[in-house]
Amino acid sequence: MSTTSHQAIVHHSLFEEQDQNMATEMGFFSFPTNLTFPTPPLGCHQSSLKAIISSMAPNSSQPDETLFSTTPQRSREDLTSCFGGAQFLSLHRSTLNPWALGEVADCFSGKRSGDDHHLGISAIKMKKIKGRRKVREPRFCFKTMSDVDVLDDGYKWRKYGQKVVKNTQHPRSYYRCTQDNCRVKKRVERLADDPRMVITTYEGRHVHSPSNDLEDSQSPSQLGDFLW
DNA sequence: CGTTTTTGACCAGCGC
DNA sequence: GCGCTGGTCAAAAACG
Repeated sequence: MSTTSHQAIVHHSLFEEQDQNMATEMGFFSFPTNLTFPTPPLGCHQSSLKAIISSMAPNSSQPDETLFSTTPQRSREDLTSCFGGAQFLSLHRSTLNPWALGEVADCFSGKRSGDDHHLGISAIKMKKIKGRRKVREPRFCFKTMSDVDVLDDGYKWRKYGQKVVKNTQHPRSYYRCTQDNCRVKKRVERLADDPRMVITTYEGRHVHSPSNDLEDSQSPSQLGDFLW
């Protein structure tokens, strides 16, 4: 591959303090902040990324609210192994799917002050969002230190827009899954404070398996595990 | 020549 | 109502 350097993934979490116990009970999980990959063997990052996404993917029959939940077969141990034995921390997940404009950027921008830095979004903003904005497709995002903007997650994407967002010098790119009838989108942007960090946000659920790897298509029996 | 990317225009949501 | 902003559209350009 190229000279990409993938060093870390930080999972974005979306909880108000009072939501966390509930999230824990429901079996959601998150990654520790500042989690660093071990020295990656060839393709380690990309396969890990796929594992993360796949592990987060619920069975297609499950409701949106369980997007981040693990299945019994795909527990946090699976993810732990992806990260060379790193332990996962607290369970963070909003059940209300309140993502909306700008939260991701705010989450990662470091603009927030005070003691909620391990939460993905400020509680204040969450409260403003709740009950006001329409429910959107399930989303999750993560931050990766990478030279390349678009990470290989096993799916094919087509860029449909690019926008310079306020207070950032790097444009945000908008991608759609190229698969017919699949409405999954993702946004890719670089962190204003640290341009080495790429923020990738997925929205929606794939209705198909990853398409660009032979090994994926060669194991149709596992296909259901990859559905979003 | 088909597919993908670029990019300005347009639209909708939100705050004031 | 108005202006700002983010998200999407779509025509043109670029690419393979």
